[in-house]
Amino acid sequence: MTRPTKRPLTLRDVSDACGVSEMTVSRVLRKRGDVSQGTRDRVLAAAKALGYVPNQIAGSLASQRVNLVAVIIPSLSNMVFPEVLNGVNSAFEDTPLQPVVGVTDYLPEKEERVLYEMLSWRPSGVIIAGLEHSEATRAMLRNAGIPVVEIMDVDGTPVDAMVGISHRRAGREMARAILKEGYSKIGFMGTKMPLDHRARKRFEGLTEGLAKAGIEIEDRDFYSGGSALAKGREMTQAMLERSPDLDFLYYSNDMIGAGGLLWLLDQGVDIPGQIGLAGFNGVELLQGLPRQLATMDACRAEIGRAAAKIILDRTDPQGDDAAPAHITLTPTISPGDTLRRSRRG
Amino acid sequence: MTRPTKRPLTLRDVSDACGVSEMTVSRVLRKRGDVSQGTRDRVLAAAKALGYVPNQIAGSLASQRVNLVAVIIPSLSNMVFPEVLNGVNSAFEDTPLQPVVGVTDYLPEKEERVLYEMLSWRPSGVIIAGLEHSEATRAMLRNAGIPVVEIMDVDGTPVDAMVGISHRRAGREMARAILKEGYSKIGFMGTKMPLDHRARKRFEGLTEGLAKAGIEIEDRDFYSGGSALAKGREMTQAMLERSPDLDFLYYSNDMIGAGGLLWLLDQGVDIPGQIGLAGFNGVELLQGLPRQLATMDACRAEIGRAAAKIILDRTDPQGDDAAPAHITLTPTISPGDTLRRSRRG
DNA sequence: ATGAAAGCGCTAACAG
DNA sequence: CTGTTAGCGCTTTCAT
Repeated sequence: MTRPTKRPLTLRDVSDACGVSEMTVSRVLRKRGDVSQGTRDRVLAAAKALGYVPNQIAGSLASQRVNLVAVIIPSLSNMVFPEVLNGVNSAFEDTPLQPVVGVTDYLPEKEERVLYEMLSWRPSGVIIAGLEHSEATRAMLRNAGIPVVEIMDVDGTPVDAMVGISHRRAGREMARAILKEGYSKIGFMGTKMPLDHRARKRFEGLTEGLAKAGIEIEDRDFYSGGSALAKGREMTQAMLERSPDLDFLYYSNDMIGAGGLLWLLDQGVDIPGQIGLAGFNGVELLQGLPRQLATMDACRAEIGRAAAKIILDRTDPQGDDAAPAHITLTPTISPGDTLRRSRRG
Repeated sequence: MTRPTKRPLTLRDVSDACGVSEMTVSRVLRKRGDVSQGTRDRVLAAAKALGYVPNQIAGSLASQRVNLVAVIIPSLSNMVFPEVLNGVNSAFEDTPLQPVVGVTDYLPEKEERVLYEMLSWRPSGVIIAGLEHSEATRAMLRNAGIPVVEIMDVDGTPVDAMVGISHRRAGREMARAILKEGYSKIGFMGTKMPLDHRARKRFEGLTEGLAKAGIEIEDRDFYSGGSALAKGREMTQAMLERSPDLDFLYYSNDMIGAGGLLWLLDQGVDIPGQIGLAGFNGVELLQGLPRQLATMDACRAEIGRAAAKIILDRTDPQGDDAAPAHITLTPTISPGDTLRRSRRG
């Protein structure tokens, strides 16, 4: 039975307990090298009986290899990033690699601190959200000597590898879709986050796309804090009171879009006839709303999986001579029920 | 400037670069012991110029101290656990301790594996969701020789410390509130998760509470997978077709409750007159719905903060002689607009 | 198939 | 205030 010890057990303890050298115990526990079945069994039995847990700190120092991969994201409150993490997790399942998550709160200085902390554990790779980083952060990434995958966005120049979608293009495509359906008085609502570069790029893409047709955003508003759903309601109401002639509302995320949708339905507004709506992200949540909000999938889990695969490929065999992978995923518009003024089903 | 090296830099490199012993460099970098201002400056300058990042693997092995705290939770897809993590993060802000997250997918064997992996990094403490664990897991927790805080639930016996709410009591109190408002034909909907012990305890508490008034659940249903909001709609419709005389629906989480609420409003059902509703969790989301769903706060961020504080208290000074903390938080019912048949505002 | 020796990069403990 | 010495617990490498 496992008798509690103040000092954590070492290989030595197991070695003593079963009369086999530390080296052999180590080999058994790591399933490396040839060990006779009998010895193996005795070692395993002793280790289990004692409740021995190997010390990876010592192991990693000795072997100069660490099975950790740093994953650095802006937030956990968003549902977007947990989904990316699920993608990463699923790709690392059944591999020796393990993700370790750091959160930056969209703050460049915090990103710097978090990266420094993680690099001090000498991980085997880094997966980090976004392409915009402080110069110090970029320097650390460059000099770390490990694979680095920047994710979510491809509008920019990565330090090494990159996997994501073009948010600027997403905005442009949404503009095209909106115009194609005959809407022309467009309002925009989003988060007030100067540091959310991806939301900014979608907005820029939208205005670009509209500009090509000689159209400008008629109204816009930005919020911060609070329940996104509630904010969507409030902002939609405020905007329509201010600009009653709007015929389309583009939201920078599905949550506020859903809030707007619910409010408009309450008001008895004809959607998508009188007003069309679209959000961004393809959150699962939307499937339970009375109308399906038009949206665009951000390929979140897929991005996580692809990033993890890149790290695996670069880590596992010898093939890290390949050019850094640059993977652009293509999000698709789901028109749902809120973006089809011209042709109804 | 940081010139990329294949081999990561060591203290030795910094020592060479500034003509100071490794030991002194180490002291400067850790801000430990007295070092003259001049030396300090030279060391810092050299370290920055080289882009040196300390190796915590070596540091932790030498000092026998690791600034990591293992946080083990069932899922990231739930919004409940990210909120707990935010609580943990906030309490560790400005301390040397750092959370490292592991996800179990509600699987006991995976919990065991994840815990083993994390213990092999010799963390300074463990925060783990739930009180139900395999015997092997409990043994590891007992023998780890570090503070262990089991969180979310207090209906059971912890290995060491514990912070949470009584889900059984939450269910009972909801029963009382429901009965007090005059409802009597009660239906229940929840997740089909034999391993979600907290949802199970809420259900048991509810049936207990109703039983005291001689009342039994009239109908119940369980789902798995899919969008919770959509499931809430479907299940509510199905249940009311099956049991049209129900006058109250209790949902095991707010998401399916919100789905049910939206469906009932679509149908023009009088809420809470004809049918009352309640969920569980107090998710921020609800604040944007057309009616406020009655719910009960699970104190998620607070639980995370309190757990982190316990680890800090036990780690920081000498005071780990105190009895293990057992903290029971008290969730409060928010009746919202869906649980007040008798007295309207 | 097993063991012995050396050392991973850092810090505790002690000298000066 | 600064330097020296000896490990931390494991794995690598080389013997046997």
